[in-house]
Amino acid sequence: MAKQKETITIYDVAREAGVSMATVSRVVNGNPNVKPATRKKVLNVIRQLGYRPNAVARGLASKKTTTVGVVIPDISNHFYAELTRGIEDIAAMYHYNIILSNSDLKKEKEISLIETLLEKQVDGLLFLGGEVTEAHREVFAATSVPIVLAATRDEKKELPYVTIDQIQAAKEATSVLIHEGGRRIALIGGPLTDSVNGYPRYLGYKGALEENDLPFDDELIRIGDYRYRSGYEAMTDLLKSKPDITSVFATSDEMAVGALHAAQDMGRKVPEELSVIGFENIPLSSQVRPLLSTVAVPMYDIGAVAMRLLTKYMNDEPVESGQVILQYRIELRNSTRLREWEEERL
Amino acid sequence: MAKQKETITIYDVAREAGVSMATVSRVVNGNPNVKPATRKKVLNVIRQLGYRPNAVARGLASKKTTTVGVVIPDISNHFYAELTRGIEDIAAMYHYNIILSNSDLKKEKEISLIETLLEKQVDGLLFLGGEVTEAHREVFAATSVPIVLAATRDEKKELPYVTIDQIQAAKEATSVLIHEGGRRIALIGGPLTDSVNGYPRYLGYKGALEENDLPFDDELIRIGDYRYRSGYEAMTDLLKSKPDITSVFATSDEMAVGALHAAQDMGRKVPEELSVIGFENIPLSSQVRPLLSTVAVPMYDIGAVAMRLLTKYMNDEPVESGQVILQYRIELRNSTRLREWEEERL
DNA sequence: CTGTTAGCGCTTTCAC
DNA sequence: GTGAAAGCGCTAACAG
Repeated sequence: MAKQKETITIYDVAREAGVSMATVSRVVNGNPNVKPATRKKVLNVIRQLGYRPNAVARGLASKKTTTVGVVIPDISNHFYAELTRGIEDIAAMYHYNIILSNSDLKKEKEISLIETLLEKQVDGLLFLGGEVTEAHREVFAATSVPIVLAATRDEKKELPYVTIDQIQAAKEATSVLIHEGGRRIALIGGPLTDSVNGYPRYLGYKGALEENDLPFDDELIRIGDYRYRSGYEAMTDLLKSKPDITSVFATSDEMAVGALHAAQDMGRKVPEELSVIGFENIPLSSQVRPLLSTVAVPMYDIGAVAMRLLTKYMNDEPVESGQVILQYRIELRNSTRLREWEEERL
Repeated sequence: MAKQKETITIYDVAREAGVSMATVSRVVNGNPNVKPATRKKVLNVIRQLGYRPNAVARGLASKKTTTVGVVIPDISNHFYAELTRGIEDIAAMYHYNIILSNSDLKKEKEISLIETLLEKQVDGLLFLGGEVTEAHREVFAATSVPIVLAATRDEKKELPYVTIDQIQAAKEATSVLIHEGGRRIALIGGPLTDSVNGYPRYLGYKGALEENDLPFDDELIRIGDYRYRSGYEAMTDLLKSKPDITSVFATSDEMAVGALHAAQDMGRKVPEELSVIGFENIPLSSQVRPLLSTVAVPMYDIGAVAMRLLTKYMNDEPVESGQVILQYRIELRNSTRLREWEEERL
């Protein structure tokens, strides 16, 4: 079987098998309306000729490409990689392929990627982790291709999404710190302008303090970029200006581990003298000492559920609710002192 | 702009603008042979009608889809995620999209994914991290679509690939351990049946011992699966049966960190009483204490270079060499005692 | 600089 | 159960 310069088409198979193109198309697509004998004959010719159906031609004729577009902030970020793995597994299960594009959370880029994906005639679109602005809304509204958001939400609830209750999760994480006795609880968060992750987690932190009648102190707050280094620096700074803090809620595991190391470098024992809790539950959190307590976000599931939801939309299947909130879990390990946690959810 | 039930085509634009389809096609594709006035007129109609070119139709007509297929072991593995990021960045730069599929290193699955990708008429194919068997060779030989391997190699050198010199890298890593005075050096490696990573790194380890006249001891070898837990367990076991080991070369950072923690849990001080060196240089290696010394593999670059190479093949550009070996770096941090390293490369 | 005309390879009625 | 024929939306000669 040499490099086939001359592509062999459905027509070649039809001729060779002495049937019509329609029949070949039927057997290729598993249509039952074909006499077994005919099917067998055609199948033989297909194998013999090494015929490979052209999905592009099929896509043009059927207006279905069995591929979905995925717009992701950054695939090298474990959180999103895990989400993507969930998406791809379910996609494969339903025989879809995914086209992946990184946006780096740049709005212009997100929009243009979506446009490109739409040009490629994807059957559906998954938009991960980004904020939905008016510009996004416009593009989404102008197409009939189904869209599902994952790890982000649509405040107006016009678009379907799959995510967790971030405010509540952050509130619980903070409560853990309070319930074990912490009274000076610092926050190492993301930018408050980040409406997807930064702001809601901040709100949760603040909410927990209020609920427990603890004073909210602006000076106990530091803003990082979710990366290790920023957590380390924030903690170093915090410990210098506010040496009396008892606990830290870092809104990403990387920042939490950075904070943990900074504390250790400054001679603080974790969790004896200082507690640290993170957010995400990436592998790192259980690959450091002490093991990091954190909010376990079901990353894989968010992706899987979002993709599953998308298949329903693509097949016009009924959908109970387009807004699905998955459960997170408070994973208590060794960077905090509390051993059990059973806050009832709202 | 409502959900466009009736898709608007190049023909509609042509009619509305009072020109031919060919002209519209020309302006859409930036063909210079169009009078500026005409171009402007067409562009206006395009905007006004909200026309979006159908890439599938274009693909069928032009026999180019500007998408490449990527077969990857596991996107949730940082090593491959980083590689993929390199691929996607370069792909975007050349206006290609990527279709991503996880194979979990299952050979059957790899082959079938490749078949699917070929059906989708990708312009090129990237095969990551897997072993190239005869079955692979057959599929590759049967198509005229260019293929580039990344983070793996083709022993027969029939296929182009981008990777590093694994044997040499493993040899150097081991040499670091020897040069700082280690004499009982253990290996926590991958399966020897893994011809892509496991075996070559084992060969490097062995080679370094030989070169330095150190005895090779089978009992100093443990096989893991590259994950943290297996490194931890291997080390625990090692320290029990061979308490006199001076150093460990773990062929993945996760295993190395696992080993490091196991050693610490058993009361060994790293690097004072025991040295550990890893392989890969994933973020984890610089987010643990002590910071892990490791072999820095240019993951992003492997992906980027492979994709760049692929664009050359896709455009029939001349290629100096299809086999490119990128440089790794020995990153000395705090889990080993040596402070400088300047082994000359072969 | 612009239009006409074939296809690209397949699906999909509609007949038979 | 099977075939004929009309597109799907676009590109690519080829004319002019």
